[in-house]
Amino acid sequence: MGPVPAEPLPRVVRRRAREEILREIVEVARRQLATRGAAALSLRAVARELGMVSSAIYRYVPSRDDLLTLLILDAYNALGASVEEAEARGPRADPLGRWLAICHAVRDWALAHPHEYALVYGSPVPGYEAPQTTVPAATRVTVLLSTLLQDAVAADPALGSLPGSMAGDVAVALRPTRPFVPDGVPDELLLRGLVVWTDLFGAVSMELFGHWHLVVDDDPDLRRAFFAEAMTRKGHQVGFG
Amino acid sequence: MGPVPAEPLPRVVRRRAREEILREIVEVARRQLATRGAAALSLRAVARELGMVSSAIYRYVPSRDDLLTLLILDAYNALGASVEEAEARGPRADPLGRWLAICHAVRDWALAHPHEYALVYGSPVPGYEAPQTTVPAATRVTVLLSTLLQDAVAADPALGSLPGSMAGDVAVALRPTRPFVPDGVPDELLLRGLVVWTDLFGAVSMELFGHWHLVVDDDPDLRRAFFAEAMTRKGHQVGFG
DNA sequence: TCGATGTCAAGAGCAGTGCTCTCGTTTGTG
DNA sequence: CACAAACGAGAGCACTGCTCTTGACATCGA
Repeated sequence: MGPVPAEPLPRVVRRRAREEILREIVEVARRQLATRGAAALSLRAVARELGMVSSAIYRYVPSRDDLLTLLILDAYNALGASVEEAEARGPRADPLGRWLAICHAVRDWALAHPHEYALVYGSPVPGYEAPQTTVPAATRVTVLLSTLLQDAVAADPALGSLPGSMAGDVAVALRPTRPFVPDGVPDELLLRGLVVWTDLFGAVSMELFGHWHLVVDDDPDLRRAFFAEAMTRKGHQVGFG
Repeated sequence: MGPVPAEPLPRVVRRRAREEILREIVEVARRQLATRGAAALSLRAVARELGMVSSAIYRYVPSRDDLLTLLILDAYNALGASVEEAEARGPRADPLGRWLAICHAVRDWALAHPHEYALVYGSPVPGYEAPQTTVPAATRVTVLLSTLLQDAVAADPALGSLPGSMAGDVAVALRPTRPFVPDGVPDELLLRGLVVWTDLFGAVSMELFGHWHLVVDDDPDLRRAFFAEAMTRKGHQVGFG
């Protein structure tokens, strides 16, 4: 994302003012994103709303893309916090319940913040490459699922010794996740977890991006019921409950 | 999408020239979309490449959004044709094989045409409402899956009398699809089909939009193997094979 | 206290965008 | 041939991201 234009020496007062204004900029940008979408986010509009001139924004944000990166970080963290909180509410010894809590938390947050969700899980902005700094925020939900798998193994040792029926290269394919997943989770269970993780976000995306039109009834309660049914089955397929 | 600016009386020669130029416009736009993405699509750039002035474009396309709609139609049809062709290549009496052919055709097309795929299955452009005219093109893959379900029932009557274990409102939720799905397909099988349909596009989207980073190995063969494994399992879960 | 230094907002300006309107010219038809 | 529809060209509006320069101000060191 490139360094902030003029890296200030830590003169305390200036620095505080700087951070304060930067926070305001991100806040206004976040509101504009939430209401009119990412494509309609304009640095000039943000500047106007803050009563400054457009060029002044560039003292705080190097470019529009960098502002979007800040918003992406915000979105990942907001989603992650929301899901973590929902998952922590239920009893720990109920893997299926925790899985469903995660699913509904993701979906509820997405429905409540469609533009933010689209910014993160929709088409990547062209030419945009997410900087490494977003990784920790982006993986919060994944981490939650990882510990859920581990806890499920602890609760039901049979899950810890699942026979792996997959081809050898599939086990290789999911090796990048290994540093983040406890060793007690066998490949077979890890694969199941990754698949339903993909399914979860796939389902939310399909619904949010309008592909349930003429497929699943428009009624919010029915949509929730359909989603719940699908995710419950997926939970069973993993081995929860 | 609104009527074309000046609805021409069917003077034959003019009409042919009109259609010819319109086709050129869409073709150039499609190329620009494929190379630089939807956001970088510019009416002025299209006009430049065609050697006309920007305002002349508006004689053929009412607005940028309408041009995008034409491209969406193109994308749906290209994907649909590609998938139909791949599915028709294998033996009809092999539901699992046909399912996998569909899956890989969708994924292969998406990987080969990422920007077109993103235009259609990524975040919807803000404020954009897909006109009804896109429905037939958009549902080609879905129709394919629908007849696949029917054929699977014909081949294995047990699929035609699956006990429905879902809640009653779930059956109601998927009623909008009923006009397009043969009656021989029971609710339970229809539900399974819809779920894996969602899973399929979810998986492709997650991969294409960069969310397999640090999750599934970057190697193309490994990614294909992972995808194949996941989709094969889903085929079995539906009841194929 | 005074001056140097660094930080900042403001303004002008560039190149680009979608889109509209007008103004001649071309083209095909009755 | 005359007329009207269709068309290309151009100017122009309001907007965008971004850069550069200018002048004001605060902060710090001597």
